[in-house]
Amino acid sequence: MTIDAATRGTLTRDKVIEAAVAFADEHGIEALSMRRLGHALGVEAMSLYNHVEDKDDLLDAMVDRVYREVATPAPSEDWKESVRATAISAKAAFVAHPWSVPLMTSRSVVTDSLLVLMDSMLETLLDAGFSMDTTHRAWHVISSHVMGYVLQEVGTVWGSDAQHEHDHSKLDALLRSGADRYRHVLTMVPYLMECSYDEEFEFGLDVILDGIEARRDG
Amino acid sequence: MTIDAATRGTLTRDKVIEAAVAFADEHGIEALSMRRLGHALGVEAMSLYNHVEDKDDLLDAMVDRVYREVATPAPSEDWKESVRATAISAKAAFVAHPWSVPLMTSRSVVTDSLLVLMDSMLETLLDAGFSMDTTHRAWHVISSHVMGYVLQEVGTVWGSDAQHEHDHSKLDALLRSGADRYRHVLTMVPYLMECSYDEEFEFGLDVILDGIEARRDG
DNA sequence: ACCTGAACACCGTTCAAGT
DNA sequence: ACCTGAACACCGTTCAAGT
Repeated sequence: MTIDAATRGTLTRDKVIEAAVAFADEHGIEALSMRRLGHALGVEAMSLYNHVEDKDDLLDAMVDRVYREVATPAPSEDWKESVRATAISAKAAFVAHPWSVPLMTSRSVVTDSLLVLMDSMLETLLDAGFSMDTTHRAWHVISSHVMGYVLQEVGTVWGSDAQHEHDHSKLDALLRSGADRYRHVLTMVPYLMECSYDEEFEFGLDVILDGIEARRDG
Repeated sequence: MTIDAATRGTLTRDKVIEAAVAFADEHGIEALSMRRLGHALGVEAMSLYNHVEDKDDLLDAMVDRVYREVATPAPSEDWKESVRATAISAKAAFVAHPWSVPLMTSRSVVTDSLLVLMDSMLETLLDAGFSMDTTHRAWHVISSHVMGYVLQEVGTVWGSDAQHEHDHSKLDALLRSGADRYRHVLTMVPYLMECSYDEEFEFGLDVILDGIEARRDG
């Protein structure tokens, strides 16, 4: 413990947030308590309050950290390629921290790094000559697509995560019990199980981007 | 208390779930504890365990209740109209219970009424002659759109909910503090604030449905 | 300035006891 | 069969006390 304290040096806000992200990645967000995070840092829970206001503040900072992982593209002639790359990068960041989207959705936080990200995409669209109205629509429909897809990838039994062993067998039982009412779901199960989320995500993204382009108005 | 007990009659699973949904609608999901729900029902918290397995079971049942509010359309010639109506009905149900989507997303539950809903949409698409592959893609892209839009409508500061008073002022301060970095967000604020989510939702939905139709393959 | 220990008001849940 | 009260192992957070 004292050894930890020696090697760890002084605690900082950044170290606390970094440790919280790592902890949630490893043990899941529901396991993250102030006491356990303190323990992981070799410190009493109450020390954390010197660096974060409260748990909400910590969670907000974690979300901010994830948004910051999204790569914003260098200025480019090709708006579609820029937006596409940003969306793909965002999906990757969110999937890498599966707790992030549920966290973003259960608390309406607008953080610095979200605004930076937003600003970049809005700039791309406005510079491409889209009206403010269309730019606004595009922002909503694209972020919906990203969030929605991440949720399906990380938050459903079909999602490839092997950790859903238990839910899987419950689903199997349910499917068999009501076989007739779920006839079409049953025939689709193979497709649902071996879904390539990246591929399907990009399919939908292209549909949306093409649709926006086609509706490019004044 | 005894009067309550008299008028209430015997507790049932349905009554517990119904009360939990009402409680979450009124006080928010984070306020819902077994003790408080018991109190609302005029009963000790421990009595609830006679009707639900544990809190997870209760939450799953609440999600199931929300899915059941989604209207599945009567069989129709027009697949696009059917899917469109289902998506719009789903969004309405989820927005009516703003806690539902965060709940769906933080726990990978497949319940009876989700399967019924899924089955209806898959049937519509398959009957319209879409391949299983396209049907599968369509399911994912449409459910993403619904979930993602609900999240933006109920879970962001821009969302019209007046309850975000405090977050609003925090956002204002943030926006002003970094004015130059968020230049494009700032110019778009009027659009973000007076967003008609229903309208925009249907815009995106139509883009997606048209895109699926255009990619109708074998 | 940072960390701690004890304390407070909460949780979900178990279990033996009541009717 | 259903409900209860006391108890257990947890929470987030406050506050006075230490260095």
